[in-house]
Amino acid sequence: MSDMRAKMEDITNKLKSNNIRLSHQRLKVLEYLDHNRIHPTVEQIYEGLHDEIPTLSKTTIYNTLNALTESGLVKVLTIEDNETRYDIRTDAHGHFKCTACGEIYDFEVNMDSLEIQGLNGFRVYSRDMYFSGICPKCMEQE
Amino acid sequence: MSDMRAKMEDITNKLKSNNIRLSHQRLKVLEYLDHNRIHPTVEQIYEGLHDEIPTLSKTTIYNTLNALTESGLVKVLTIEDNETRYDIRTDAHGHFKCTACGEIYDFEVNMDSLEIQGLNGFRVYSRDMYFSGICPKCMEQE
DNA sequence: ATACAAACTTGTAATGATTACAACTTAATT
DNA sequence: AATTAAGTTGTAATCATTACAAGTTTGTAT
Repeated sequence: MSDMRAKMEDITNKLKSNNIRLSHQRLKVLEYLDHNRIHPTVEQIYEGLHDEIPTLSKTTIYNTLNALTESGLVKVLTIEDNETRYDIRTDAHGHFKCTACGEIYDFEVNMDSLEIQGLNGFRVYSRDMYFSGICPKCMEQE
Repeated sequence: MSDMRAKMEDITNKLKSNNIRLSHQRLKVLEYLDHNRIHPTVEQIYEGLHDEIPTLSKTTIYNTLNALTESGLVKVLTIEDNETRYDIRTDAHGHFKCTACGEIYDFEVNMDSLEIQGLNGFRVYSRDMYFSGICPKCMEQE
């Protein structure tokens, strides 16, 4: 179990500094992201919360995710076009997508170990790594 | 100037093995990608070729790019949602997008230098790296 | 507590990229 | 030259996302 008190404090602080209110709907979206670490799409979030909040609108989910992204509380994953995904993990890590089952796995990366050339004089703010292939589970089933 | 003869031979071979014909339109799309190394969108390709081939349809460009992607002759870049881009460079390299001017730069990467954890037992087929920040040109103008 | 203003939610409509489809055209093969 | 598979094109359909406007909630100042 994670330390919810510290987490909530962090959340409210980040939101306050961006003049964003933590409404009931937004709290539920954050809760969904925290409990379902599957890098969900808007559709998945919508389906997941629909039973609990039948009036919840997709527009609100989009609005919420955009607000949370601007506040730095969630990260956008653009692994493939046509399926924007959202990640509540905001520290540096990589993503692997299995082309067989579609699942997205996290992996740990030492970004500083990477040997690169051609970015002298560039100011780098974000570094994203997307791998793809076959996950162990799907390799077994072949 | 690149060795066009060898390149064309490589192209026709790859297409033949996939039962894909190298039509006039497809040749022009390839030529555009070769001469305009800007990781263009479909819209940019369409605009760029419209004067020369007024009858060219966007559907053909989509069809062509999908066929070339399946044959491995071009790579799809999904840096941000809502702007699929195409790259004629198919060797391993990274992409940097300047958030100020929007330009996408290539950079060289030694993929094997990367220290990662959590992918034991995974079969990795592709490794994409997307960086973003400010390019030197835009830093000057501040 | 009350009132006000700013922020939020929601449903519907608009947008924009991509794909589906069907009729017609082109190209490779016998 | 005939046949057949593949390609092209314009239009319509699809789907994710955003725009918008009306009503609702929340925080703050009085």
